Amino acid sequence: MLTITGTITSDLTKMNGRQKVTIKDVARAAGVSTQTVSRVINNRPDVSSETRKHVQNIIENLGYAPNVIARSLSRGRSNTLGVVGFGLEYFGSSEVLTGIERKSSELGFSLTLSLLDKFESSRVDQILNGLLARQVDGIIWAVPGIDQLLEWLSGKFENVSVPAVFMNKFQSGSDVVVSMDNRLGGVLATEHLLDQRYRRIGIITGPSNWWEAQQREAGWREVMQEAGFDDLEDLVVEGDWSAASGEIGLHNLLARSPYVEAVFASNDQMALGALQAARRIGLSVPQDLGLVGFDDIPEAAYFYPSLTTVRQDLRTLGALAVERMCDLIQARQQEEKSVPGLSWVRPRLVVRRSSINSSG
Amino acid sequence: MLTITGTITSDLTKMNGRQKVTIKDVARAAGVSTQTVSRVINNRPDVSSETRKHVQNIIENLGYAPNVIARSLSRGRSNTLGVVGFGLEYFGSSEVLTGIERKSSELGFSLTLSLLDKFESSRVDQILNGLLARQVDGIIWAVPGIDQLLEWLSGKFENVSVPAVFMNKFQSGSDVVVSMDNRLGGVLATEHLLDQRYRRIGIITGPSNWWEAQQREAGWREVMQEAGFDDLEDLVVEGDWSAASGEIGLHNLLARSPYVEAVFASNDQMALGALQAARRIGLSVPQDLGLVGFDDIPEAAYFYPSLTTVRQDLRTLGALAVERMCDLIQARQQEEKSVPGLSWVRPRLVVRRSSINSSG
DNA sequence: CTGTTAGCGCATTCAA
DNA sequence: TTGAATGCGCTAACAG
Repeated sequence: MLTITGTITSDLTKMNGRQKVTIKDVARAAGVSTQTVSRVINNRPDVSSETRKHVQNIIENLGYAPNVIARSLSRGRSNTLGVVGFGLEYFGSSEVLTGIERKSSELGFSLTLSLLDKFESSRVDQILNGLLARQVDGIIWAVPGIDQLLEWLSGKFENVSVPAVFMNKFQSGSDVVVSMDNRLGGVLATEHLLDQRYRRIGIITGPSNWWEAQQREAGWREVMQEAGFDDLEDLVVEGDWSAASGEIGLHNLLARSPYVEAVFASNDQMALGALQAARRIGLSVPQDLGLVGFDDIPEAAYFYPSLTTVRQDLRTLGALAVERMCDLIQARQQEEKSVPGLSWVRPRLVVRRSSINSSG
Repeated sequence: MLTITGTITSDLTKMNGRQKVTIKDVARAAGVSTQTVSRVINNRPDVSSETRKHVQNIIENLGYAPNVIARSLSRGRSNTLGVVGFGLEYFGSSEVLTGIERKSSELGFSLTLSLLDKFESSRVDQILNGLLARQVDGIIWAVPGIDQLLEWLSGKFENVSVPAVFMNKFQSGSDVVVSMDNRLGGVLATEHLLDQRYRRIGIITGPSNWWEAQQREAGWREVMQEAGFDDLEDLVVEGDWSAASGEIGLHNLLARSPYVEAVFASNDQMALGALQAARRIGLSVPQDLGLVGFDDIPEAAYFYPSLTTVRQDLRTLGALAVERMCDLIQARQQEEKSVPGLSWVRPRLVVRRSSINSSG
């Protein structure tokens, strides 16, 4: 063993620190073929345990690590997932990405991250082509479902030769989609407000071209109609997810429907803006106005009053996307295994003070 | 040309949709050597414009795209940067990552993202080895400067054969570090409060083992000492960045120093918690208590009252890290070009209502 | 200007 | 159980 160590040291010295140790170096040092080394690093059974141990020692001493690039080339599989994200400044996007990374790492996949900053068709092409050129094994589309984008989207993926998992959009064709059940969230929020004996419940929606906003609004509509409210149009105002728009939103809502008793804001930032507006006007929450948000950002519990909101477990959603992706990749290898087209994750209501109607 | 199109179609048909078009296919279809194709796709000058156009046509028609994996292998350069991130749920981390992605994409680098979820030495090894195995051209360490981590860190990077850029830690040895000037931020916040004629200014710091927290506190100390405050210890409480800890923090601070006139909270969430606590106690901000935060999260302008805070342009910081990385990579190729060891980005104060002392 | 030869580091045939 | 030959897709170095 000591002689081997000697050999190693000199080998290392030759490396000059620049070149990396390759399978050949290991083979030479171990006095076996590269093939045998390959078998050892891939944990193949057909190596004598003696040889295996010997090679493993050499590997350790030389500090050898397989070159994943080379392996990818010869195996035709990169073990890398492409992730297209958007707007990490939104709490939700970050959470999804965190969930994706955790699960990928757990499953042995690397992540190549691209961020879509503007909704330009050419930028989408650029990103997709870049990912494909890098031979990713699959693409997770973790971008909000914006109408404008969705129009092109199926077309964009027609030429994509690897499996794709989409997040948060309606499912069409043979798409594999993983979504938070935003509609259910809207239902939960609205039912809760009704339970609290708020009657005329308005909504500050997100941008109307966002699928997420549409779904949350749909949930609200469903419950309101069931509760016997016919003309809902004066109860709807549109925001842009920002606190500023929530502030304006509440003003507009009150201007149109002075007797609004509660508001479902489609995200927590808009709820915050609405809170601000209510305070300025002299309406106190929850006494004069009930308020429910969506997302449960960390600050929500510290708004004044603390905000009742719909919590989405976006990390789980991200993890689920990776799992579906694995299913797809395996399905493509073996010709079996069918993958569900649509998977939902259910949000849940977190009740705090902003919606507690003590007169109820 | 029509005949060529014919050839192409049949070629495509043979592909069965699974196999990708390679440089060989293009060469064959164009009737040239693979080398010539290689020259065209790499925009080398030594190709006749006639041949070039012809080949480009074939490429377009076949829908050929170079295999980046193969290119990386033969070039010995992957054009990929490894990014180690942490806690994307923090607004700051997401911003940094966004900045890194934008600049990388602009400069033609791909990003391989790894998230450090727990401070385990073995996990760091795992991430670093994974990145190296994938032949990244450099590693950007975008993890907060936590004492516990920093102890190992230099050791971890000893065996890393590619350049590294660190973010937000003190610089040591030959490290290349890119940092937000957190100390300056602390100075700006504290000076502003003094300007507003608040005297006894307390601080709710972040966790004491975070470099960022230490620096912000150092800035505060510096200004306070200059202003003639000697015994500062009763003016310091430690939080954990959460709003909850800010709430507790203010209580503790007031218990120890009842005459505190203003508070510098080391981030906006803790400022929010402090705001909440003040309200509960019956202290109104800014009349009874001045308050300044740090970060300028989007919600800060919508706190009640709106929050004066120190804005960090973290996207610029991320972009700067990528630029330094490029410098390093180039410096390694050509033996010239020295890279600055330490680059600072300066934060700036955003004045809102929480710190306006009308009695001042 | 263009083609030939060789090799990047590894894994998948096959033989032995 | 092990090794030799071959190829993954591309590029570098040379030759013509």
